[in-house]
Parts: sequence; structure tokens; C-alpha cells
Amino acid sequence: MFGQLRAHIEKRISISDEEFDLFCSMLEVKHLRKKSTFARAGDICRFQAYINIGCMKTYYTDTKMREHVIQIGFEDWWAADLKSFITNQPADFTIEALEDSEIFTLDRIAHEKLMRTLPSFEHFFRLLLQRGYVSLQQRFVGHVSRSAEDRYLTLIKHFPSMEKRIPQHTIASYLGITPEALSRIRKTQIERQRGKNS
Amino acid sequence: MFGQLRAHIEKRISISDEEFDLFCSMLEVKHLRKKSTFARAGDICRFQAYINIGCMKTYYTDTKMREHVIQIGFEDWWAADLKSFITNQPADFTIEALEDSEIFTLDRIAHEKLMRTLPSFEHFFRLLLQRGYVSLQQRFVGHVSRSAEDRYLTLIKHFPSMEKRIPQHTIASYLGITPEALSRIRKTQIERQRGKNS
DNA sequence: CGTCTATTTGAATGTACTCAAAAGCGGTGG
DNA sequence: CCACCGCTTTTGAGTACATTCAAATAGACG
Repeated sequence: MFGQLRAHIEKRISISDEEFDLFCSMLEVKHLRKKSTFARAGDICRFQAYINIGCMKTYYTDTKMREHVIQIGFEDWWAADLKSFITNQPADFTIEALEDSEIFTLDRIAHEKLMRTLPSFEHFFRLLLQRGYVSLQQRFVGHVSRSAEDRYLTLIKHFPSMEKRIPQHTIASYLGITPEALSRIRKTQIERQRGKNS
Repeated sequence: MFGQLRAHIEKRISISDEEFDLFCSMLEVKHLRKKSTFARAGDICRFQAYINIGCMKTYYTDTKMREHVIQIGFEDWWAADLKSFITNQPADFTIEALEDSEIFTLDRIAHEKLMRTLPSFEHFFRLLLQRGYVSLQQRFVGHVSRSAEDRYLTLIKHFPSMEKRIPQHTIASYLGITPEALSRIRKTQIERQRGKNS
């Protein structure tokens, strides 16, 4: 059950069976149906979730009721509205399952206790945050310095599973463009493919 | 000398004089002239810098040699190319002083030693990263969900010192637009002001 | 099979961009 | 102290990319 999670953690820190068991005892296993939400904008996000099976999108709904996908997470990723989780304020984001999913959740109290009692887990979460920060920064840089087409190509190259598992309009939103725009980008891509092969 | 830094740290954790002194002994004090760089794209970013006096911009230069300002940091902020700092790979960003500045730098070895020897500093840096991640995420959300004008107004409301201390074309780059576009936004703003007051 | 949603296509629009030039500003040296 | 130079900001004109709105087509699911 927790094998994937254990490997995930041991990629970064060394832990004993006892430590891992203690950590697992703090988790709750939850099953989410496709389209059901794990956290909702406006509510307080009480949990951090490790995605064991499935995938989830984190999105922001703006004042004009447009959805902006901030993150798409697959197996072995974490998902949460971090600001809400750490400050106990209403969340900005909604986190929704894109497939039937299994997640392990850790609530704020347990998270804080973990930080206090197991230093190696504080280390682990710091490393996790570092990686998250760096990826987010690179995503941001991509947005301001590269074209939508470029970002699309990089995305599907880096995460081929995106195209198979994620609806196109969700990918469009993740790229920061409209579904129509993505459809047109793909069309010109396919035309270019044809051009090369003929 | 380290008063501001101590207050900065004690906002998040409690430390003894001895711990703080040990931390300070790991720092190097550096003075940077306006326009000189603290880290350069292509080089390895060996230091994390606490800005004690002055301000610095972190920017990315894309393939078309356009500059994209990723961050602007004032007193009491940190600056680094985190990816380069933690992985020892060439940096993507250049960090340049926008004013004569005084910074305290911490190199990777010292940082790692600090994490190993003083758990409260690992805690501190985790909290710092959390805050950084949340701000970056909010900045990102702003970019994909709000107009350039909106972002500009929020920025100067939130950081009034920007307008006084930072050249307009740098602010434009930070906002993700061209200097011309920002100039036009400001023009319509001023016209709106006039409209209200007459 | 029919309904609902996702994707594609078309046409008109808009926002910010590029390129070019003028105006403004600040610092330096005569 | 003023004239000049370089850099920043403003303004103008034309353009490009993605948007919006609308409609048609395709696909998925019960």
C-alpha cells in the first residue's frame, strides 16, 4: 500500500521502519471519484495530499469565473493549497480528481507534529519544497519568455502522459491559453509533421 | 550590523545568541556597486544572499537576448538562483544590484552544515521556502488571470517603493510586459485620475 | 441511439508587441 | 553653469498572436 510512498521518501532521506510506520499512522487513505474535489476555494485546505494513484488538477477561478489550472499532479506528486494549509485561511484553489484516485492525506496538526518529532521529515519536506519552488519558477519563466506553442511542445515531451490522460481543454488552461488556441497549435503541428513526411 | 537579520530570523524561530553567532560566522559580508552582479547565468551560483541594504533584480535572458525580471528584492529579502545553488549546475539567472548594496552570503557547504547542525535553522529555511513558494504561486496566478494593468496597480499598491527606486523598464519586465506597454498603462492611469478630479 | 461535452473551425476583435522616432532626464566635462 | 551625451520614457503606426463569440463536427457515456 505505502510502497510507492516509501520509495518516494527514500529518494531524499534515509528512514527506519519505525519512523516510516509512525509517518504512515498519521496519514489517512482516501478514495476520490473522478470530478470530486479534495479541497475547494473558499474552504480551508486542511490537508496535504500525496497522490498514490490517479491524477488531480489544482485550479483557480477568477473574478470572471474563468478556470486557470495551476497544477496537474500524477502518481507520486503532492497536492495542496499550501497557503491555506499553513495559514489556516480560506483556499484560493480547488483541487479536483481527473481520474478515480487514491490519496494519502496529512492534516496540519499531524504535519506540525511530524516536523517537531522527526527532524528527517522536516528535512524531507524542505527538499520537497525546494524542488517545488524550482519547478514553479521554471514554469513561470516559460510563461514569460516562451510562446504557447513552445510551452506545449515542451510539456508533451516532458510529460507524454498528459496527452493520454488529460482533456485538451485542461491542458490548454494549464498552458495559460484557451482551448481554441491549443486546438490551432496542434493543427499547425500536425500540418508540419505532414510537411516533413511527404 | 546583523540586527536586521536577527529580527528577520526571530520573526520565524527562537534562537540563542550562540546559535545566531554561529550562523553569522558562516556568512560573508559583501558590498556591491550598482549594476554589478552577485551571480551570473551560466556560472554556478555558489551563494544564497540576504540583502541587508539595497536592492537586486534576478533576471533570465532568453534565446532572443530579451531580459525577463523574475524577482526584485529589497532589504530583508533573500536572493539566489536556487536551482543552481542546490544542484551545483550552471545558473539560469543573473542577479544584479539595482543600487549600491550590502549583502550577507551563505555558501552551499555552510548552508548544508547549518541544516545538519542547527535544526531550528532547517525549520527556518523551510518556513522561508514555504513563504517564497506561496508568493511565487500568487505571482504566477496573477500572470495568467489578470491584465497587465491590474498587475501594475497591485504591485505599486503593495510595494510603493518600487516606483521610487526601480527604473520603469525594469518594473515593466517584472510585470512581464514591454516598457512601451507600461508607459501606456501609466498614461491611461493618469488620465483616469484627471477625469475623477475635475 | 440520443444527449451532453469536447474539439475544431471561422470570423471579427483586442491587447500587447515590434520598430522607429521624438522627448525628457541626469550626469559629466569643458 | 551650461552643453552635450547616453539612457529612459513617451508617442505613433503597423502587426501578430491569442481572444471572444458562434457554429459545426466529433466523441463519450449512459
